[in-house]
Amino acid sequence: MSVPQDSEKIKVIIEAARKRFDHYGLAKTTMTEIASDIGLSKASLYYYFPDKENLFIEVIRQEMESFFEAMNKVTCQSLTAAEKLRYFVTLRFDYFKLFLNMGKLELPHFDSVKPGFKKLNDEFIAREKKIICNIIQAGIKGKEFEKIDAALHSDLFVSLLRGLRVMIIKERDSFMLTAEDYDLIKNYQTNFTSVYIKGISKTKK
Amino acid sequence: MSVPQDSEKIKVIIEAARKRFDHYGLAKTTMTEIASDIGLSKASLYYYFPDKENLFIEVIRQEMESFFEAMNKVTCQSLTAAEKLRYFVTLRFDYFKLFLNMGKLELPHFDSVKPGFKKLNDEFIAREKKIICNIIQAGIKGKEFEKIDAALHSDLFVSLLRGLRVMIIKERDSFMLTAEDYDLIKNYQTNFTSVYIKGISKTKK
DNA sequence: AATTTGACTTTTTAAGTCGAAAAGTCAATT
DNA sequence: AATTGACTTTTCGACTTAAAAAGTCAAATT
Repeated sequence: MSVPQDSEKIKVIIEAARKRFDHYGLAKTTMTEIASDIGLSKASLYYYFPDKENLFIEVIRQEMESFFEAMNKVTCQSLTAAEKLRYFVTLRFDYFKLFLNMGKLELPHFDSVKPGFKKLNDEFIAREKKIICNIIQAGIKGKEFEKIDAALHSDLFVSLLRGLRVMIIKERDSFMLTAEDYDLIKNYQTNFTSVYIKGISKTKK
Repeated sequence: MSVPQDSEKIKVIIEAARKRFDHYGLAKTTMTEIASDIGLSKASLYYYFPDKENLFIEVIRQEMESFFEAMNKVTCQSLTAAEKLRYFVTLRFDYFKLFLNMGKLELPHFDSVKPGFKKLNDEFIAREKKIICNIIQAGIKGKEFEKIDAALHSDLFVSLLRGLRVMIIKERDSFMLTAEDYDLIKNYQTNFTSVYIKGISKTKK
């Protein structure tokens, strides 16, 4: 039948796929490999997923959901807007380090190949912006930030954050990041966030 | 002889090459076309330039020099550090709009092909950072900015500025920018600069 | 009925070939 | 010194091909 019931098996497949995609990337992972990792035949995979692209998308989507779930918990807490912004950046960094596939979408021209990936990436960006926008709006309301255009600044903030990462990756000619690279990105992102927060904060007195 | 004297002719060649490269790009411009544009044979071009790559590099180098010359004039003027930063961003924007070849280096994976281009781009970035670093240092000395790490913040500022442009270009699927795109980039860059300046400025009282 | 699979077809891609066009060279000429 | 026609070499897109991977499905298994 076209609608499989065994949701437990789906989780197993996604987890196996995630490991392969993490390690070898989309192109260098075959459906046969994923299948045999969990003692299934390739044909069985196609019983649960329409194609390889959708399996990959599902892997990323789960990584995304996991991130936004953690982020939403934070937004509910009673923190200052500045603290929430900082938390967002730190959490985002940690998740990108952990979930490599999610980060791949960010690379230039990766998402332009398949429309499904672009859509997913756009969705991710939109959700990021929404969260940032809410934090900024709360910051304005709470007299913490200046009366700025929250929509514009959330766009700007997210674009800067993403661009910063891309620029640093571009500087390394290799596409694989070392521990030092991660430290550098973290350091830059943290400094950037501090400057940005101060830049939109109300000046005392 | 291996060292041509006619520096006037070299200028003519570079100008002809610049027009072709501006309009058609590196790949779609042939040496024969450049030569015939100025009534020369292709072989003559090779009398003045060792190869196509070096001619292209020379075109960009001239655009670069033109930009840094204009920029240096500004740094000598008696302006606040904040004004100089703003001026830098505006001038940079104008030059990138005018000198398209210079901007091409910035595109991801353009410089990775030929080592000569990467070298040129790295040099450009280094000079940008030097200028920004000097401005920030002056700003600190003049009690205008906080006592921040000038080297770190010049790296950060330039990376953010470059990343922002790349991110906006990435959003458009086409690689050719419209007038609206330019306005958007300008708007974002201006807002970013304002936030950054405020973010590193001394808080009153 | 839900799930699985071997055997199948179709699509993708890497590798190799080929020819035209462009890059690049050089001896002879002005 | 500067220029060029005639030349060789290199590059690159188009095409071919074969292997591998994607994707399908009727039949078998649970």
